[in-house]
Amino acid sequence: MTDSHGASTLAPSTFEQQELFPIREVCRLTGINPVTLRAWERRYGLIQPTRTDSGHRLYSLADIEAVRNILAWTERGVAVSKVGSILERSAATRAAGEGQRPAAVQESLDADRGEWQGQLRQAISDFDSVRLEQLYGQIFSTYPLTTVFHDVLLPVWQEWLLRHEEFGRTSEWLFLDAFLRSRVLQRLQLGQTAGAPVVLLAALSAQCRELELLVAGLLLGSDSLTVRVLPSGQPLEELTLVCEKVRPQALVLYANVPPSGAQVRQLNRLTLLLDCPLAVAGEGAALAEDSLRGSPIASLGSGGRQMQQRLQQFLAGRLDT
DNA sequence: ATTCTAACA
DNA sequence: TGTTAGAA
Repeated sequence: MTDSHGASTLAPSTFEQQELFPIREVCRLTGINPVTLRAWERRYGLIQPTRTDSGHRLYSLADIEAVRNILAWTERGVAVSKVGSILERSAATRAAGEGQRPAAVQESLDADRGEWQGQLRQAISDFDSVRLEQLYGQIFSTYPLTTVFHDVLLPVWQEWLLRHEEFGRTSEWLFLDAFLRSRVLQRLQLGQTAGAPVVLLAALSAQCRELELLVAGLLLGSDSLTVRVLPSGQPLEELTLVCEKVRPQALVLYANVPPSGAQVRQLNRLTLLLDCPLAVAGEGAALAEDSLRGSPIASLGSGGRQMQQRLQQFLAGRLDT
């Protein structure tokens, strides 16, 4: 790699900084108790910071990102003891699925997205709905749908979700969440085409935030397909009744987190009662794919493109997983 | 001042 | 499972 000519006077953020932080800094940045952080390391080996000569922990930027990742899962109701294997597998699939892209290209993509995200943060902390609206439109005109949400909008949204407990942040988060929900809902309704086959989408986990479900519905849909999203909180037991009325081509359940064994058994019972095929989608579905193999439940995986593609295969003929 | 272990709730 | 107490 030739060095990108360094006009970097103030922003060395492009290159991986080997900067190391003491535990109190990590805790200040993540809002987690230092003792808890040490407990995670001791009991689950989730992070392994380097030590100084005197034995003090030194955390890298990657370690801090890992902590944020862990928090993202615990926030969704996943037990800390189970996060380790999840992180392992998601890292493995990421490494396998991500064909090597030129580092320079990837870097400039990251920088662009970071720029948009910075402007979004500014608009949010200003409660500037006009600006937010503007940015939303501009982002939509520069990126494809899946990129808009997975790489630009949702990371910012999730970031706020983690800082939810901080003093002034709740109002900001509500502002962003309400804005995005209304916008996605609007787009979802625009995508409803009369006469097109209908797919029902509902949340599998009660912990699932409404926005995630709506976005999944948006990414799942296409011009030849109408996705109807049931409100989060929809009881699984009553889905048979809803399907009898709506008569969808398929029922898709959005799994935010890997389904528990009890949930899988419940889903298997559900397939017997339904008159339409059943599939699961989302990050949790992707992580549980192995355990769903050989069951009547199809996994659509995660990520916009993959989910949409697999759903169409699923509806057309068979999806061998 | 910071870490570790072990007991506690 | 996260927090506290006491020794190093």
